[in-house]
Amino acid sequence: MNSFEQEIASALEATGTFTADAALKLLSVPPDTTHGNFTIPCFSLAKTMRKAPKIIAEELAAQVKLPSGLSKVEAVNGYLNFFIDRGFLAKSTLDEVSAKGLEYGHAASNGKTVCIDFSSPNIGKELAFHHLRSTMIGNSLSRIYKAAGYKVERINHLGDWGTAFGKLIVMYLRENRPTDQETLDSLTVKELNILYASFSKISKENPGMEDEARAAFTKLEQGDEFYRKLWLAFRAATLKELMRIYDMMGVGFDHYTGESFFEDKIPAILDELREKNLMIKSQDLDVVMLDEFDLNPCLIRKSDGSTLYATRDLAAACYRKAEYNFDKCLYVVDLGQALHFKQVFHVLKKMGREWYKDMYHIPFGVILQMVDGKWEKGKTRTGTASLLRDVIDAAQKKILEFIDAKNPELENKELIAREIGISALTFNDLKNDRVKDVRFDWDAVMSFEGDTGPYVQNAHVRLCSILKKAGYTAALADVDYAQLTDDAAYELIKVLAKKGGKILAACEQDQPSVLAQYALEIAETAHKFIHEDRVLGSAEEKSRLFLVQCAQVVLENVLDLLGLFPIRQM
RNA sequence: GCGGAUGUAGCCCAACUGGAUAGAGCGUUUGGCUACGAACCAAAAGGCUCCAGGUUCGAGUCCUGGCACCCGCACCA
Repeated sequence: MNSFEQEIASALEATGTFTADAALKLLSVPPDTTHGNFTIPCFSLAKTMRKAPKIIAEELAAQVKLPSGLSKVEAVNGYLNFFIDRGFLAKSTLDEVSAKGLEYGHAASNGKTVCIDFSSPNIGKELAFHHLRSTMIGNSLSRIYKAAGYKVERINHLGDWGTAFGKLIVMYLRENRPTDQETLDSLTVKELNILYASFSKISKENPGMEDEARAAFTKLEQGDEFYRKLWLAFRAATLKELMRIYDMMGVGFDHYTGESFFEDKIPAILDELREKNLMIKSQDLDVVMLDEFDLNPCLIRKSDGSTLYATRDLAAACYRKAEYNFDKCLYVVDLGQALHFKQVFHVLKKMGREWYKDMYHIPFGVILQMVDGKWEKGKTRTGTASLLRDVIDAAQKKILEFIDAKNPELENKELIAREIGISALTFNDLKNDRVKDVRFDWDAVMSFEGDTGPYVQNAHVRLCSILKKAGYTAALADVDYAQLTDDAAYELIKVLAKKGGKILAACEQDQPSVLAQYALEIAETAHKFIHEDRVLGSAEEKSRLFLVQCAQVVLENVLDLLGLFPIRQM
C-alpha cells in the first residue's frame, strides 16, 4: 500500500503543483469506498494558489499522469480521488501474502531493543480480574513490537518485596501456624490471600500492627534467616499458581526479576543519590525534591531506613539499561500510577541518565466495580475485586454450553471452551482504547455475541473449515485475479492489504486496540465474502480458495499478535 | 484544594490523529438455513458528539473557561 502512496505523490510532483512530501502529507484514505482508495483534499492549496479548491482538484485531475495500478482519478467537491485497479490490488496483495505467510506485514529487524514490564502482580495475593489488563495489553504489545522489528525483553517485575511481606509474616505468626518446611512447601496463594485480608481487618482495631509489619519487613530486609524462609515459601506458593494461569493464557516472560532481585543493587543507587546531593531529609525520611518539575518529592527511604517502591524501580531501570541496553523501556501499569512513574523518570533525569526520555509509562484505565451502589476501583485487600480464575472458569462454563448446543461432538471441547473463553476476555480488554476505565459487570463480561473474541475466532474457524473441506491447496499460479474483483472479494483484499500499516500504527501508539479493531474488520469482510461468494464448486473455485487461504493466514497472525488463540474448530 | 484521565445513539464503544452524509456491536423491530459452520448475513428505527466561547476554507478531534464521573497527591505496591 505504501508504494501506491509514493507513486501518487511523485505523479503529483510531476504536475509542478507541489512537492512529493507535501502531497504525501495531504494524502489520506477517504471514509467511503465510493470516494476511492486515496484522496487529496485541495482546500489548503486554495490560499496560496488563489483559486477555488474545486477548480484546483479539477485541474490536477486533468494534469496528473496515472501511475500503474491505478484505474481512475476524479475530482469531487475539492477532493482529488484516486482509485486502485481491483485486479492489480488483488495480484500485488495475494502474491505478497503467499510469499511471506504468517509474517506478511511484519517489518524487518530494526536492530532496536525494547523492554516491556507487564503483569507484575504482587506476591501473596491471588490474581484479580484487573490483572488481566496489564497482562494481556503487555503480552500483545510484546508480540506487536516483535512484528514491528524490535528485539523484545518481556519482564515480570513481581511485587515480591515490601511491607506487604511484613504483614503476611506478622499475620502468619500471630495465627501460630506451623513453620516446618513441609507445611511451608504446601502453602497456597489462597491461604495467603486470606491471611492478607485478615491482616487488613484485624489491624483496623489494632493500629500497632502496621508498625509491627513495617518492623518485620525491615528485619527481612536486613537478612533475618527465619523471616527469609517464610518469605521464600510465600513467594514459591504464589509463583506456582501464577505460572499455572500464565500457561493457561499463553503468556510468557523472558525475565522474572521481581523487586527482591534488586535488593543488592539498591545501595549503589543510594550512594549515587547522596554523592550527587540529590537526596535530602524531609519529615524524617529520605526524598528527592522535584519542585522544578512541579512534582511532589519522590520518596526514597522510610524513616527506619527501609526502601520503597520508587527506590526499587530506580534500581530496576538502571539494571535494565545496563543489562539490555534498551532503546525503549515500557511500563504497562494502570493510570493511577502516572505520578509515580513521572517521579521516577525525573529522578533518573536528575541523576544524569540521559536515557530517562526512553522510558514510557503505558497507562490503562482501571477496572471499576460496583460497591454499595458506587463504581470504585476494586481491591484485592478488601475482597471487592473478582478473582481472575473465577472469571475464566465462568467464561469457560458458558462457552461450553454454546458448544454443547451447537457442536456437541467436538473433540477436546473443555480445552477449546477455555481457549475461547480466555480469548473472549482478552479481546474484550483489548478492543477499546487502553486508557478508558472499564466497569466490571458479569453480564457484560460474559456476553459473547457481536463484536467479540468469539466473532473473530468464528471467522477464522469458518475459513479453516472451507480449507479442510476443499482437501487441497490452491496454487498462486492457478489464480485468475480478474475473478476476485467483485465487491465482496475486493473489500476483503483491501482489508488484508492494510496489515503492515496496522501493525506499525499499533506499535507507534502502543495500542493493541488498533489491531483488535482490525481483526474485527477482517472477520467482518471474511464473513461477508464467505456468505456472498460460494467457493467450493463454483467456476471461480481456485481463485476464491486462494483468497480464503490468504485471509486465513492473515487473520491467524493478527489473532496471535493480540494474544488470542487462533483455533481451527469450535 | 492541586494534578491526571474520561465524556459520542437507551447501553458499551469506533471514527486512519483537522476533512466528504459521525460508524459498528448490544438491546428493539424485520427478512434470510434441505446452504463451504446461522457463534453468520441483510434491512429498519435510534445523534445539539457534556455545556459556553474561540482558532479556520473545514472541529467529535486543536485552544480557553465551566460541568459530570473516575483516579492520584509523604513512610502500600
